[in-house]
Amino acid sequence: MPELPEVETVRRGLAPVLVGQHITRLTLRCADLRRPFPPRFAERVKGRRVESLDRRGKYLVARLEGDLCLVMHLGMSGSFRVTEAGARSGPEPDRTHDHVVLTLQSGARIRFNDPRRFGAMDLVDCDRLETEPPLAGLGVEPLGADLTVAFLRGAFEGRSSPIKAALLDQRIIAGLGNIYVCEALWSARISPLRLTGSLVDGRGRATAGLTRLPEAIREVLRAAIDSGGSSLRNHFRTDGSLGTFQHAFNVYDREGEPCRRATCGGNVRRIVQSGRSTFYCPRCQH
DNA sequence: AACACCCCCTGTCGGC
DNA sequence: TGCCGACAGGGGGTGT
Repeated sequence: MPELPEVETVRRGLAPVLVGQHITRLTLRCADLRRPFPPRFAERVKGRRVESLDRRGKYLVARLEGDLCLVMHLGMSGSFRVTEAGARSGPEPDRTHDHVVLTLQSGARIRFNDPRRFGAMDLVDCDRLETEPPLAGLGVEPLGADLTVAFLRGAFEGRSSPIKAALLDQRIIAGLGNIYVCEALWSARISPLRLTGSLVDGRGRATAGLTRLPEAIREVLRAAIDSGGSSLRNHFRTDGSLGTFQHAFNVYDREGEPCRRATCGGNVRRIVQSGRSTFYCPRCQH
């Protein structure tokens, strides 16, 4: 599910409720998620104040008092639901899949819901955040200053994986997933089958397609964040409402439908690459 | 290095 | 209606 825009939407929803608050209780309602919970998870978190809530790739990082970071991943089906202090209504409780419940000093409650349990929660010393799992080795932030044509040229030159696979590789760029890779490649008019090495010419210069790629990635991510992300099956905003970017897809989940590029006239095709669906327009993506 | 598979787990949807 | 397979936004592991 959640790629960078969805995780960023969640971060923006949680931050006003969470930051500055003391966590008065953490309740676990299942044995584990994708990985076991950290040892003594509840007691290590209890009583600490949340100093900030940041995002790194698809991870949320809550910096807790005492230089302890709570690192969270939504996996495929994870979501957070917030019930404000004293609220009479709010997102419906789900006894089956609300796996972690945080209670704050304000009285607000934050429930982590994850039917498939592909999500994860870890505790890491803040000073080792970038050098220890799960964040160690993550690539550049696509909305930061590091994602440039020169960076991609260096990352791609001499390699020969399809560009689709390279953009999904979190060690190169952190935060892109299946949807936004498809959308960004359409926007940059690059075929997902294109080999990375072929995006750099014989003299080591970026091709026209590669030159378009960083801005294409940024634009699709920014637009998706502005729409509150994409909602395919799951609610993911913290108030239970849906993102709307799925209505703006140009290729994703549009197999057989006309390409949205004016004057193209092609039709969106679905193929499978490394076991996952790729959607693209064979007529205008080269 | 980079494939092609597996797996984790649950829910939903389409076809028969 | 029910059953069954395919598939789903992620990540990690194997073996070739």
